[in-house]
Amino acid sequence: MTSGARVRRPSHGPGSLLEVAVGEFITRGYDATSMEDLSRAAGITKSSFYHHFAGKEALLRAALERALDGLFPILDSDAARTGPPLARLRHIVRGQIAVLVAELPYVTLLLRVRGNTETERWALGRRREFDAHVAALVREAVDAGEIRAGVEPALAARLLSGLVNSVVDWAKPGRGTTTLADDVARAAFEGILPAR
Amino acid sequence: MTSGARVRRPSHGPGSLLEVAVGEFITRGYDATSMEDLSRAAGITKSSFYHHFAGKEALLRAALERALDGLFPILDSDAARTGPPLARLRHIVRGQIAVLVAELPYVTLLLRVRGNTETERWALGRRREFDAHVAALVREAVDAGEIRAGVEPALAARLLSGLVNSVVDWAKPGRGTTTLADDVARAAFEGILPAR
DNA sequence: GTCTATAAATCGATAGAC
DNA sequence: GTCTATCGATTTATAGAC
Repeated sequence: MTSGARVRRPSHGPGSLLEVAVGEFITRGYDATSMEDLSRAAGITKSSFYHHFAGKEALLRAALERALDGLFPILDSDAARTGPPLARLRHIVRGQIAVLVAELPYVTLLLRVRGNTETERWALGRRREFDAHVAALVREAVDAGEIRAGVEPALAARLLSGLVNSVVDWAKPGRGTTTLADDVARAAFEGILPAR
Repeated sequence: MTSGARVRRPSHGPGSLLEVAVGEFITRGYDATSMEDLSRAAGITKSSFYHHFAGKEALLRAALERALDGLFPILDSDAARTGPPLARLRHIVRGQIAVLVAELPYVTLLLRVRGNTETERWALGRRREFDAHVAALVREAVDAGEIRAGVEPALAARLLSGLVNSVVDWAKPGRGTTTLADDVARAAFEGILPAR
């Protein structure tokens, strides 16, 4: 410690501040979190925080971009573009779980966005793109006869997204992701509570 | 119209105001909605709104109570307390979907609560009670050998809640509830996308 | 039961010194 | 890159007339 040392964390880059901010956004909710809250959590003043980010919405945008940049590449992989629709869906679901756990706070924030600001509407639009891609694939699988009769594609797609996304509500970062992805995929395709 | 008539809706009771408020809470988010927003949506002034409700949090509490008063009786019905665990679970899931659709805005609000205020923490606690009851029943079903081998009870319970609750994100009020309850229950127990 | 007016606190954001 | 100080708008809530 040199002279003039202060009670403060090692030193913040923009990435570190974003991490702190997203953590606060998740525990308090985006709207309920003030810039004062954020700067206190980061150990600097409000003004210093504004030196690194243009404002509250800029922080939200950066976080949402990170989540979307994790999710969309899943759709571009070979395993998601070639082969039988059902196998492609299984790969996408597993990929979603992996990204969801790896980028947990960012994806959590993305899934809570409601569309109040332009940034939020943009993120919502991107989410709908992703879901529409999955929904189209579900319809393909049903049309190809890979799915048992009586399954309504639109409903199945919504329930599938709901099931996968609900994992953010209890997932812990850095656990056995592969096992979790397997288990969730099995639950989606064979039932959460399959009878013997 | 008598003399002095104003451009205003028919006349509000507390129930009507709660309905308006919950609608605003859902579209804008609770924290992002101001008392000014609420009174404008109701067609009265802020002061008039305070005449009917002590404040913003009192509105939230009334809404959350309504949601919980719809959900908990599901657990008390005969069909939820007697018979094989798996059949009881099926009945509860169907009941959840029915209440969820019948009380859509109130349940939606309940599922978005994060625990910022005392009211929110109370509602979260009640939610956990409900989920714990379901989780215990899932474990019973697994222990009784009603479920195919390899299903982890704690995970299955979480995924089941996630699947059911995700319905609020796209459900429309006043549709064919029975059919929806059937479809969601089948997806939960036999798979969202069961292979042929 | 509704209104106008306003208090008291907090909000996001900026100016400018060091 | 951090700070103190502050602006202007907005927020929850109340006082008091009609």
